[in-house]
Amino acid sequence: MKMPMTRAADRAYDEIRSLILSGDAPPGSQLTEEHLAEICGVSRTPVRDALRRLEAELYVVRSDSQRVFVADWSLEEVEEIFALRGMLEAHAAGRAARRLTSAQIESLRGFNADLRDAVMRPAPDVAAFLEANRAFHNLIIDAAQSPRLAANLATLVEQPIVRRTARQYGRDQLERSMREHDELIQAFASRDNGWAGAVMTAHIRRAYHAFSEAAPRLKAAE
Amino acid sequence: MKMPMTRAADRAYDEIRSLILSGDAPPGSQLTEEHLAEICGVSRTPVRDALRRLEAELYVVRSDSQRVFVADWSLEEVEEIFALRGMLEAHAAGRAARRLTSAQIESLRGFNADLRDAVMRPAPDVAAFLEANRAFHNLIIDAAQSPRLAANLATLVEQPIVRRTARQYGRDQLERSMREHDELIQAFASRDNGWAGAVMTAHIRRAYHAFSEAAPRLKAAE
DNA sequence: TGTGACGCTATTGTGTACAAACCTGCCTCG
DNA sequence: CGAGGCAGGTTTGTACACAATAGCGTCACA
Repeated sequence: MKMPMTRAADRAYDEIRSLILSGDAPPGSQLTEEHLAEICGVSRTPVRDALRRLEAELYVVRSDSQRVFVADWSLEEVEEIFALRGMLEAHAAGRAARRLTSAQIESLRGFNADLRDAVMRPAPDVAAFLEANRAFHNLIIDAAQSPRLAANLATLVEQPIVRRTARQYGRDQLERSMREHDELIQAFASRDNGWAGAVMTAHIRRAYHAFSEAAPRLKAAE
Repeated sequence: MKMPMTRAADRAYDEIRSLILSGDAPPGSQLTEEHLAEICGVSRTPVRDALRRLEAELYVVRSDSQRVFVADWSLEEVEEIFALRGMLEAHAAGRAARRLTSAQIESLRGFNADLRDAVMRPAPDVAAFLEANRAFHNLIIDAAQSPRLAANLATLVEQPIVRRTARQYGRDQLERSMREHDELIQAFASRDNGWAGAVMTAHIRRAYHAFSEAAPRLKAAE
């Protein structure tokens, strides 16, 4: 039995990405190839590779001349991201409604059960909620069977600031997400692509408003 | 006066990209780093860089293990690309309607004049048409002032197969494009973002149908 | 004291060497 | 005659050395 032996470039990608998502590398901070190479225990070459990918996904930006910084998104940009996500993910939901197998729909039910577990405990487990939510949305994107759509959405789904903000959500918001997922599953089960798309549009839009209410509280807490 | 001195990686990117767009590197053919390095007159390092970018934009795909091939798109994928472009570019047009300066609207008129020149000559100049069309659409995307939207559209706008198919278009199709651009300009001038978005949706959708009629003729000609 | 030039340092860009992985064709053995 | 495996060549992955460039502080001079 041999370990899958990931490439150094992939390990560097995962490592740097989680530095950004966790907030250890705060927005606006500079990332130098050498420093990252040291952290990841590899040479600069695979780090360069990883940074190119992270740049394409807009996790990092390059200054006018080639220095790399962690992306720092304004609230306006987050609004735009939600608008794009709404369009693309509604499209994905419509396609998925025509393509999901019944086994996949069963999986969606499973993810939503996990989500319920995370929400219903005395103190909601936000990390578990986010994980189940991620699995739910990714399965839909996958079922849409459009590599290009998936590539575009990949740059939109994981937003550090939204992730951090989610810890501020009240139980009511989390429960609403859960109910909206239930309705999506109904739309999928009846193969109604128009319904699925509309519910997804509303779901993302509502998520945006939850975010924009919570974000100022987060700012204030800093 | 010193030349801007582009980086080798950028030159390699442009070179490889035009190999793909021109058809010199046909869909499905393998691209090896060493061969490309030779063609571009640089070492493998900047070629790797360029290939990463082209991969992110889906001009090339990587096989299960890391060999690079020119992407070969099915007609279904092209349909999906037009669907995504329609959504995103309509969104861009809506944003642009609220942001275009009058100088920019004047530029759009200029591009459409170029387009008219290209169409109205005895034998329509398709290359000039495509160039003016590209400039027109890019200005709108730029005016939308959304880097993320621009990044997503960048992977959708230049499609080798569509480019080749355009040579099959009749004068009527080219004239319709021109008239639709005129209507877009009207919508922009009146700052009506709903109108602009709707016209753009129709424009892209009509372009898809022009493509899907011409594509079989292209296939037959091979 | 303000400003511009200079040089130092930090950082990225490129070339090259070598290692690892992979594909291919052939050869052996059942 | 087919399957498996074992070279050998091809291609990509990684490290490292050195070159080029941008940012920054300092110092001289007006």
